[in-house]
Amino acid sequence: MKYSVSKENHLKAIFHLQQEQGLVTTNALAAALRTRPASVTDMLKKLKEQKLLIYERYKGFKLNTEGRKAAVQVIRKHRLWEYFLVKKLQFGWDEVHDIAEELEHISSRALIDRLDAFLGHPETDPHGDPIPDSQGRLQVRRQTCLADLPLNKTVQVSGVASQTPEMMEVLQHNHIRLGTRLEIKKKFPFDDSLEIKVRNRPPVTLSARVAKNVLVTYDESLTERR
Amino acid sequence: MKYSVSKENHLKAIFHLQQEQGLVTTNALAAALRTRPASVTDMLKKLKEQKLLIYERYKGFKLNTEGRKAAVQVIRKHRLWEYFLVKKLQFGWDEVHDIAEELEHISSRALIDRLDAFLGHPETDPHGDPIPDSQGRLQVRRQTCLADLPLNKTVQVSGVASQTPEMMEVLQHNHIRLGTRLEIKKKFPFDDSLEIKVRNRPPVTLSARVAKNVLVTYDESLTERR
DNA sequence: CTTCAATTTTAGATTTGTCTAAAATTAATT
DNA sequence: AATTAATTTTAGACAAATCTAAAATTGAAG
Repeated sequence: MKYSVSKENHLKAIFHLQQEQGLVTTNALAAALRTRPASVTDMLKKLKEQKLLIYERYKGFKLNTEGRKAAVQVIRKHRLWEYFLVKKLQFGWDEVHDIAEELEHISSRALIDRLDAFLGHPETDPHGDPIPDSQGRLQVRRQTCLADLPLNKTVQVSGVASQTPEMMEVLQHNHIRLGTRLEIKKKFPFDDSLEIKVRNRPPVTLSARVAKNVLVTYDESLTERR
Repeated sequence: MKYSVSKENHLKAIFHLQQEQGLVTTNALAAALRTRPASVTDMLKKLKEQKLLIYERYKGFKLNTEGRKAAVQVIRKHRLWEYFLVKKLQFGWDEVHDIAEELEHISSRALIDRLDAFLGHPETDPHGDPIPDSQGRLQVRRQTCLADLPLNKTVQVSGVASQTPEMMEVLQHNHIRLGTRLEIKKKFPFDDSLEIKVRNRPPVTLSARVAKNVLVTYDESLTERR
């Protein structure tokens, strides 16, 4: 099944929103897509017609199985293209989002499967977000922000929530990149800042603001792999 | 300047048509784009408004400098993507057109320049058509069809005009591929068929129909390069 | 349990790209 | 040169995706 660019964007945004909240609201989706609530309502009607979501007037909405499948395919494409842009075309971590936003709507299934193979079936995109496999299975990983973590637990940086250039600057400066392993050595309740330790580096302090935006994974594979 | 997908398709098609004929006609463009003459007229008005072509009612039209620039950029993208698909993703020569047709509308300039570098600044696409450089310069090559060639002139296969699967089958079978060097050994006026010779192979006969569709280059670089 | 504010939906308009059917223009033929 | 045929353009309609402004619904607070 092929959907318009706008529909794919709606599906993707709904998918992301319903990860956090269960039901998604019209206003929230309008904000995420930088469009108007009225436009969202229009689109919801069409998506409901096409049986891609569960929606009751005034109540909120969420994707059904079909809609989730479609959304995950778009996300798969987005993340594979991001990986390609960074690993093959040498783009910076922070430059690729807008381009991938366009590439994710290229429809060919054969293209994306071959791209996946060409890239060596990567598991996560350059921001550390998991890439759904060709069956649409999306790996679930225990992901929290650095701020919510106990002391002395080794974790791996897997993403950055709000990627402003200013934010990226801080991370760059402290040698924190995707995949960096680190642990929290001390918490300062005064301002909720943290002292963290990266292997082979002196400890550094991060503000609560920064810690909230750094996402980390701490699943078992960490002790196993690499 | 950024143009809609439909506008880019019109510009590209006009460019190709005006290579052959000087002025392009409404019907010809409608046929090339598989749309209706009335729709073409509508679009021509918009493209004229935007100062991309020279157009007088009922008379015909062609691109001006600005329009040509825009068209060449689309062609550059199309051919670079085709090269990528064949050389990196292992697609067949004949499978890539439709996918490139979508990819050519991705807008990022940085993307296409990096892709070009990643591919090693290729000079021709997998069909043998020259790829415009980043300045939009399009290499002019003396290209004719096999049918119009004198005897005993060594030429290089550079493209296929009408790429039907049936046509490709004939070429495959006779070991004629892009870059293949060959010469005409004999012409049969009875049916305009040709006997040709590829190095290290027995001579084969091609019908006039096939010969008309095989494009070859015969510039000096042939004796020089490789 | 009303009333008011926020949210959501409807109604109606706009833009872009397309279409069909009819009219205008050009070209071709007798 | 006049009539017919082909080409091209206009006129008017439609679908998709958006918007604004107004109406409907919900839910929160007195």
